[in-house]
Amino acid sequence: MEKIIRKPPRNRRKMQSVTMTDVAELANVSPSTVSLFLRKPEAVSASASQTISRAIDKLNYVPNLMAGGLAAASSRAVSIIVPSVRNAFFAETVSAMQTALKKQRLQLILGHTEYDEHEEEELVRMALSWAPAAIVLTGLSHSPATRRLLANVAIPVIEIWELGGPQIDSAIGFHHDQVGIAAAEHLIQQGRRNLVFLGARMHQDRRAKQRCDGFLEAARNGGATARVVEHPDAASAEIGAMLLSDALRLYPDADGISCSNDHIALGALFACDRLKVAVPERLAVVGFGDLSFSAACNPPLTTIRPSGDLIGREAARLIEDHLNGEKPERQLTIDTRFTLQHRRSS
Amino acid sequence: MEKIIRKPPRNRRKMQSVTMTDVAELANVSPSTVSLFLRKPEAVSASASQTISRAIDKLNYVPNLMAGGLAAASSRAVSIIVPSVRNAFFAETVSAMQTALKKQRLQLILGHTEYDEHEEEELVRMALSWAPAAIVLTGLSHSPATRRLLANVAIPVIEIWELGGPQIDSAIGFHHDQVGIAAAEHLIQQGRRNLVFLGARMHQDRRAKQRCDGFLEAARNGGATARVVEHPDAASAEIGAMLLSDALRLYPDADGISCSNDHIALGALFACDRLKVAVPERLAVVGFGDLSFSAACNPPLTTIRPSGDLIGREAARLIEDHLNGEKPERQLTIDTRFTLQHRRSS
DNA sequence: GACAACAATAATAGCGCTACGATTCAAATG
DNA sequence: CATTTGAATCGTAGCGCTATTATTGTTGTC
Repeated sequence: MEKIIRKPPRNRRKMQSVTMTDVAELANVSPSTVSLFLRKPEAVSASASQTISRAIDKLNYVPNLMAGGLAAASSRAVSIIVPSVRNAFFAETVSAMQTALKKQRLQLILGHTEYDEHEEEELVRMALSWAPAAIVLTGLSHSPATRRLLANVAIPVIEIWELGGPQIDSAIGFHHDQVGIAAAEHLIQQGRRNLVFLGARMHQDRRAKQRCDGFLEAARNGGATARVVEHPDAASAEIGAMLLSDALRLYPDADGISCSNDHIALGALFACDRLKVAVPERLAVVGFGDLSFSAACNPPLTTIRPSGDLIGREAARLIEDHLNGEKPERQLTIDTRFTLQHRRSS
Repeated sequence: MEKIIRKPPRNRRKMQSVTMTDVAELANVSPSTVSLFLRKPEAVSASASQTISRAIDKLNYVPNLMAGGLAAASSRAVSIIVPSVRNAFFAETVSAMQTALKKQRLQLILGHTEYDEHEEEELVRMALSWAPAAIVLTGLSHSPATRRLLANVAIPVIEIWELGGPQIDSAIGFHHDQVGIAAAEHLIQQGRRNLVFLGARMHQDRRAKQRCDGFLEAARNGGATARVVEHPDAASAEIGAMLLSDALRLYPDADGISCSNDHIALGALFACDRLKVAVPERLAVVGFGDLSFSAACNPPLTTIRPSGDLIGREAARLIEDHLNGEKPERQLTIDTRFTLQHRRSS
């Protein structure tokens, strides 16, 4: 009952050597003013601004975003979860988003699922523990637990690179079945009637599957035959070459090939070269992605170009708008479309 | 003076609906125990563990990492700054790091500089404001301000993808000049004497420049002639094709080509195909990177394979060790080496 | 010249969590 | 049986910042 004896203060590890208080002292203002200056410079008088600014420079002050985020109940982080950054498509989107978000002083927290829904769920949980300003997921397919986690968050949830299914909140992307349809229609228009789709990892890559399905249906609707040759591993030129050989062996009358992406298409072109199959005379080849090499191939590859960077920019814009309080309707859907690049391979 | 009238409490926006205290209440323990359970489960009794675990599940509790980080004076974030994630090399490292760090429940905060030192400086500043557990930079070349920012931080600073210069703290990578040397020696060994290096963006990409310089020196030391043909833009197959045509026009006697990376080499191979230049008979081609298509080319590309994923894994291991208190000597240097993949293009 | 209106600044009370020391309680020891 | 030990748990005091209200000073108005 008489523990009035003040124990010596514990020594807690300090995180920072120089805090906002230090800046305030040097600038002869209150910490509040420094905080205000940092958040809304226009609300602070010119003279105060100058002294504070000088003090910050002199002390080399770096604000602690965790303290700030904790106090403000939201952070300057945006979480983005993609299947893999090794994939050029997602790398492009991540890169574009990063560039756009940089202007808002928002940081990207990256996670990759490797096409595993359970992994995604864990990543979403980790992401939420940062109280991010927004969370970006790839695709519309998520585990029930993931949906539950995201059902009632107050921040924008943006699903990218896929449209055409039930969305959690906003979605930015395009319809992959339409990509398949566009490829099929193009080949038919080029006079091809025996079409084959070369696919990789379609049991995991839902979007590749959608492109394939759209292709098959459109081909058949257009009066062409349509077959699929696939491989369980991830897309690569090597697998593309294998698939093309298989396709020509199984369907010697094939005259039009659509590939689940440009890596496959590149391998197919190499295989055609080796097998002395004339492209496009004997076989037309269409890819997807318009990757860096696609225009430089022999022959240059006809391909469908998605707008990976536009997806990233639009996502960033949505987040920015939300941050500025312009709360747009939820369940927003933005179709970024795609374009067919007609080159010599078809 | 008589402001003893307590004003009604302000209503601050709460960040979370369910906090650690809620979990503690439901589990009938103190918040401290919940915290302990989350950080060191083995220090909590089995029965308590179970009730807490159940309460967490029931409430769908997500810890607030910002509060945790603030209190613990360090966060579960690792900041990685690369020139670009669009670049397959860095994407590979980022991906490998992410996979390794995931096991430690560490999150990657990504930044890209687009080869701009000033941008890097800003990114480092932003990174530091997250009080990350470690910070990873690309290369050894940084602005003085960046060095100053990082000079006295208590966390590991890891520079990746380059060795051979003054390092801030630890460095993981390889010597790019040795890559150039290996390419030159290989071509000479194959009987080539008139060598050309095809380079892109070498005014910005220091490491490409180092490879080029190593190549030139080794070639000349080996009694070969060595020339450079370069382009200011970023590497791509298209530019590779242009550079090859230029090289053959300028140096018709060239019999060995080394490319600053496999994109360039791919374009070079395409150009050779179009120009009916026999590879390797008339012209040997060596790349750098061993990208996904390199083994599938016509002919398969001889290339030097850096270990991008090993760099990422080693960086993660360093960070992990530091987190576990095993403070290794600073200024650690890890040479991850590279390997020459001899294929048919040389 | 009294008062309102406004701009600029300051004081205060947390945000949710962790580190640290303190406390409790059971088992082990002399 | 008093004491020691150790494991398990708890209480407290911030971490560095922001949102909100409160306070000050400075104009403008009738």
